[in-house]
Amino acid sequence: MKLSTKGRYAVTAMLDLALHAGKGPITLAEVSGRQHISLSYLEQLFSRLRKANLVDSIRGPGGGYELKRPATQISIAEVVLAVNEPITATRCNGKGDCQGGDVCLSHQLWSELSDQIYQFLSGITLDHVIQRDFVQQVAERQNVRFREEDVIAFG
Amino acid sequence: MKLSTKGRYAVTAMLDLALHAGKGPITLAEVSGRQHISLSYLEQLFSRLRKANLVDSIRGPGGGYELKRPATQISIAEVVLAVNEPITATRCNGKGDCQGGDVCLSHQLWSELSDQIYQFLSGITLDHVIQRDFVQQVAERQNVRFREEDVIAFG
DNA sequence: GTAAAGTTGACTAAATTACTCGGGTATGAG
DNA sequence: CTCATACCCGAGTAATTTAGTCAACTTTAC
Repeated sequence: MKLSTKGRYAVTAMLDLALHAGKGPITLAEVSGRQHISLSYLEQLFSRLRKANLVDSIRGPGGGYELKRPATQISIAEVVLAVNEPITATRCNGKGDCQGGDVCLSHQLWSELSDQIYQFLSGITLDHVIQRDFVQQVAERQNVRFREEDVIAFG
Repeated sequence: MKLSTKGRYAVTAMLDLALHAGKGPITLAEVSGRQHISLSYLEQLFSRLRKANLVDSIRGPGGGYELKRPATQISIAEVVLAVNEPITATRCNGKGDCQGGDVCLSHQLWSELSDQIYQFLSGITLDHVIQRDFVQQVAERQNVRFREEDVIAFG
């Protein structure tokens, strides 16, 4: 699972669509104006989002984009995956030059951890985010004891 | 929260230290050999990890690095944060050129989501990962209903 | 003293990100 | 019909990050 500003742009744009759903197609020009993302860059991102079946495009005047599925059925994980090339998990990827045991173990461990992150982001939908009670929902699901000391500046 | 190959390298290296804890300092040369990460790159990463108080360094012959705290008390989030510059959350970061409401809302939503991801990774320690029952633990914590369809190729 | 290790900083190649430009193509409004 | 509006697409590119090299230096065990 890769998380960078690119994924953030994509999620932000999808949230914009979700926030303005039901009012007909949204043009990228509108999204660009509202979210301060360059139009051409949005075009690239939406090309991926369309190929991933996350949005429908309507061409011509009055056209634009809209969510292909309800916001309740699009996860953050899907959006991030759509725009990011996956991280290649290992260097010795199936080449079998992984002697020594330790190496492959570390790779395996990372892979399992990566699975968990993916599962986590799969459980959060665009709707969860715009409803914003997702904070409580996720906290409940996790039974997380919130440790203040852990919360330092991060992006 | 930023997740990239850089974070993966750092976590992998820390897992290597955790796996070989209790046998005295580990040299970066060993880690480099086992995990196939260049020595010089490891030096850069460990410079950050040391400044973040995640590892202790022992100089001179017989020296190396070891975890500053037990693996049960170092979270994945800490390791990732130590080596990554945080994603700047907004473009209009406090500059107040965020008129229109929608803009700031999207930024706010992303910020809250980012919080959740951070919280999630704060709940997973190096020890969880090397014990590998973290998969079950996390699943229990989340009460996640595992949807097969969601699990497609990712990195 | 000397060799083993960490420490630091400057430098660089490759990859990714973020963006521009210049054309297309479909289509609804007039 | 036609034309403006919007998506579509590919080439190119500057900035940034990633990943790594290199060289000099410090500390310390032997």
